[in-house]
Order: sequence, then C-alpha cells, then structure tokens
Amino acid sequence: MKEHIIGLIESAIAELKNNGTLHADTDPRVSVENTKDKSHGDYASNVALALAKSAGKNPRELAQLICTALPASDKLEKTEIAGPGFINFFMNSDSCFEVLNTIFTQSDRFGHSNVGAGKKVQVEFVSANPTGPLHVGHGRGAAYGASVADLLEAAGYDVHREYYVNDAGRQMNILAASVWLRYLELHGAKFQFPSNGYKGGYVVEVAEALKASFGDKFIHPIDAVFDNIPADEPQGGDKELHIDALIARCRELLTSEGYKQVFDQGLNEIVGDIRDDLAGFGVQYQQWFSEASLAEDVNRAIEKLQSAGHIYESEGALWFRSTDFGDDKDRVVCRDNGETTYFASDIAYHLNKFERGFEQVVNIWGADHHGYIARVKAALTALGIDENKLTVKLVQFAILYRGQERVQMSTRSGSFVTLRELREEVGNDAARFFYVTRKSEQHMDFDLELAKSESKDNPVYYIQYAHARICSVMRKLAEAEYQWTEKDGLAAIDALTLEQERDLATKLALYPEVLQAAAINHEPHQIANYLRELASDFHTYYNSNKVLVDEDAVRNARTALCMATKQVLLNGLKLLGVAAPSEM
RNA sequence: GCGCUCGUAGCUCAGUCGGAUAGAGCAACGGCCUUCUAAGCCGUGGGUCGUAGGUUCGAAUCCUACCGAGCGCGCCA
Repeated sequence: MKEHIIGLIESAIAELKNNGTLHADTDPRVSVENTKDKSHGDYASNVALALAKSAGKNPRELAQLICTALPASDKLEKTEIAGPGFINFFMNSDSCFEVLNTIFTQSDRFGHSNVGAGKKVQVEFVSANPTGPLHVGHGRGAAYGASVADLLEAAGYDVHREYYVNDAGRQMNILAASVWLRYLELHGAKFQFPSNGYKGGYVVEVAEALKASFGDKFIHPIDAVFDNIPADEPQGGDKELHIDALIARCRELLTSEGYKQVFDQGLNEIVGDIRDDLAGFGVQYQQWFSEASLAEDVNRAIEKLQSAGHIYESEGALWFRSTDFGDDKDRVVCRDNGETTYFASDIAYHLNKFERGFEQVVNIWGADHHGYIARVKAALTALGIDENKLTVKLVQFAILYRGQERVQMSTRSGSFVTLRELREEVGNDAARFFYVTRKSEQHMDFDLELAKSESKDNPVYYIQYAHARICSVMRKLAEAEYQWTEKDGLAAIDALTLEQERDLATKLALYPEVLQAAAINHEPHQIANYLRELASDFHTYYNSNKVLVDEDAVRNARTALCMATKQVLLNGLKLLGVAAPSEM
C-alpha cells in the first residue's frame, strides 16, 4: 500500500517536472509514513515540505499542485493537505480490509519478505566460555540472538546460527585442574582448594562423572600434587602463580593423554549442559564451532597479515599494527613464549567465517567486550575484508530484581543465578519475552516478580491472552454449530463497518513493515512492542463487540478479523520464541 | 585521562528516514462483570526529552561542548 502511494506521488512529481513547475534535476526520495494520528489519514507524505525550497513555492501551494497531479487510484478515498504542507492519504474501506485475504493466503508466512534475497548471514551469539553453566547475563544474549536470527530468516536471509566454543586457553586449563582436584577430593584427598579455581558445585559433578568413567586412573598422592607448588593467595602467595603451577603439575602427573581425558570430560559435560539449557530455552544452533579446531587457521592468519606487512616483532612478541586501521594501540598476536593470543584466534575465526562464504556476519557480544570491536574490524580490513560486512551488536547486562530488591550475582563464589534457575522460576515464555522487550544496548531491569505474575501487569500474558481468547471464540463457534470458512469470512467483509474494526485491520497491515524494520535493524523489541499494541487493539474491540452474533454476514466477517489477528499474534510470538496457548 | 553504550512522565521503557499536539505499560485516582475468558475494557491526572549552544521550513532524533550513569582500556579469555 505504501509503495502504491509512493508510486502515485512519483508520477505526480514527474508530471510537474514535465510542465516545468519543478526543476528537472530535483529528485528527492519520496517519503511516505504511517500516521500517528487518525485524523491525518492512513498515510502521510512530506514531499511538499522537502521540495518547497528548491521549487521556490510555499509548501502548501506545492502540496496542492502535487495533489491535483496525482493519478486516480481505486484504493484511496481521498487526499487532504494539512498542517504546514503534509499530504494525507485516506484509504477506502475495501483496501483497508484487503489485508485479511493476504493473511489467510500467506498464513504463517505473512509478514515474511525477501529483502535478504537469500544472502548468507551468520549470527554468532552467546559463545560463553564453557567453564560453567550459563548465567542470567547470557540469557539476554541467547534470547536476543535467537530472535535476531529468526527475524533475518523471516526477511529472506539464509541464516547460520553459531556458537563459538572457547575450548582453548588458560581458563579451560584452570577448569581441567579444578575438575581433577575435586576428583582427588572424591577419593579422600584433603587439601586447600585453590582460590583461583572454579568452585561451583557443577565442578564436583563433572568430577563425579570423571570418576564414573575412569575410576582410579587419575589418582596421585596429594603430597606429590602439591610438592613445591608456590603458595596461594590466602597463604601470602600469588593466586595466579599457584593455579598455573597446579595446571603444570596436573599435566605432568597425568601425562598428555590423561590430561586430555580430564580436560575433555570437563569440556564435554559443560558444553552438553549449555546445549541442553539453550535447547530448553528454544535456542538452536546450526554449528558449535571449536576454537581449538582453528590451530592451523591461526598460523595462516598471522602469516597472511605478516606477508601484507602488518606484523612486527617487539620484546620477543609478534604485534599486529592495528593502529594503522583505527585501533587505539597495537595488539600482540603471538606471545614471547611462542603461544598465540586469544585475539589471534579471533582473527582466524573471523577470517574463517568469511572464507566460508558468509556475506554478512553478525556478532552478538556482551557490552563488556565493546573494546574489542575496533581491533577485530582492524584485522578484517588488514586482511582485505570489508569491515562493514561485520556487525557487532552489544547486549547490556540485565540487572535482576525480586520486586524492589536487587538480586546479587557473584561469579567468584559460584552462587550466581543460572539461566536454568531463571527459566524454572519464571518460565521460558516470560524469560524470552522480557529479555527482548528492550533494545539490546539499553540497560535493563529484569523484575522476577513481574515476569512470574499472571496478571495484567505482565505483558507476556496480555498478548498470549489475546490469542487464547480468539481460540476460545472458535471453540464457542463450533459449540454453537456455526459453520465458518475463510472464504465465508472474506465474502462478508463489507459487514465490517466499525471504526475499531478498521483500526485493527490497519494494525494487522502494519506487521510486515514492522517485521522488516525489526530484521534490518536487528531489533526484536519492535516486534514485542507491536504485539502489545495489536493485543491492546484486539482486547478493545473484543470487549465492546460480540463476535458470535446471529447475523451470518457480521459473524463471518468478525470471525475473519479475529482469525487474522490470531495468525499475526502467532507469527509474531513465534519470532520471539514465545508460545501462543489456545487456552489459559 | 581516552574510548564505547546510554540519559525521555514517580517507576520500567518505546519513539523507524529529522516531521504535525513527544507515546505505552506500571504506579495513583474514578468507572465497567446477567453477555464469546475481568489474565480484560473505558476515563482522569502526570514532561524544561540531562544542560548549553549550533545546523534548518522543522530537532527527543543530526553536530559540538559540558554534566551524570554503566562498561572497557592485559603478552587474560
């Protein structure tokens, strides 16, 4: 419809150019927007305002000229000039309810588009270190990323969802050592657990699984384990040196084969747990990408940068001159001990992404990683890849409240609130919805009490209830032994004469546009807000008008409007990963 | 100190490409169940869009400076 109006205006402008009213070179993009106020019609355009200056006419006069030059349209009831020179377009009733036919025809694909044109896009999200269960902070990235991916798919992109598993590096070694020490405890060893080790209860569970799989295989006398290990922090030593020495001892005593078994036990148990957790949250991936599998790519990436002249050596380390590409400082890619850095892996990973043929890459990161964007983009540019193909979306942390009271989270103590606990407490639907109801870069307060409440305060229930109400009407319709088909409904569409019916249909017609904007801007909250408005319009209508009236035409038409609403609610909720219950 | 993300009603937040009188929900107050689910609906009040300049027909939106909040600034991941 909007395109239709743009077309009308464009041909009007073309005509004004022909008769010399407008300069031939004036070629502004025609802007048509949805009106906020119904008295302004259904659509409005500001072309006259935008062109007034170059045409040397006042805006209202020019608007009048454009209006007279508009070709006739059977979709419009009238046009008006208003305010400083806006042109308002009023749709006629038929074109207003055309959308019902479209919705029935396209059903679960209503709102989908092909703006993505099958472009391959990768969405990488969550990617939390597999050193422990996901906590509530990861939940927001999970809900957001999953919805963004679904939105892009609905917009015609070929979407690949990926989780980058940080299965290399020091943190994982600390986990392996922690698992092994807990395993020794299970076999009766007594000692002070390292202050920098992973202390969460899940480590003990992994140790138990290790014991179940391998029995006594990894037992060593505790004196041998702690012999000549530098003191831990509580004993006046350095906690980093202490844990590093324990890792080295672990490798030494278990040999590389045994160490790998312990390491893999931890990795697999925890990745498995994360995978189950996310699956329970309705979040699925096409691929779980292992950092460790990049080993060769890392060297290749560094060599590539080297041959392009972007690497130099200093203080025994290899540095990437990222300052040439807008970064604050140069970055080490290979340490003086010969080990490559995490950043080097990340360069390789991003190179790998583009080598796999993704035309667009979307990374969803916690806001604390924002300092990383510049260097990754610098690396891409240095590798000859257009940095604009990478979009990084930052997700701010959610602060949990229980009513007025802030819920404290502390990772160190191991007593943090896990995503799983959150899901069990408030339910998947409320959690998914609440996480995406605010724009991602906005700080968010997450009130557990509100998310749990089954009342009108809770927007999730409000929207779901609208869907359930329509399902209920359909059950009543069947009980009353009325017959209804989409065809009957569409045939009776003239019976929709109320203003509220028109408002509701107009809102339905807006959905494809909202979906497209939400997809392009990676903003699922637009869907959440839209659904709330749609539910509100529906409740208003439903409350003041009976659907199942005796008169066949009115009943059939209203039922059609309800069914169309039901479809759009369902489509929208699905994109947010929220269920659409048929009764509540 | 430098950088990133922000600052909109008492609270939580929308506000799309710069458009008309800045919107929702909650909270507050007042109404509506004999009727398809009251998990709902209707109404009222509530604003210096952090501050000060600038850009223009027009600024919550764009630019600059400042104030305030959070985060980041490692040969950790």
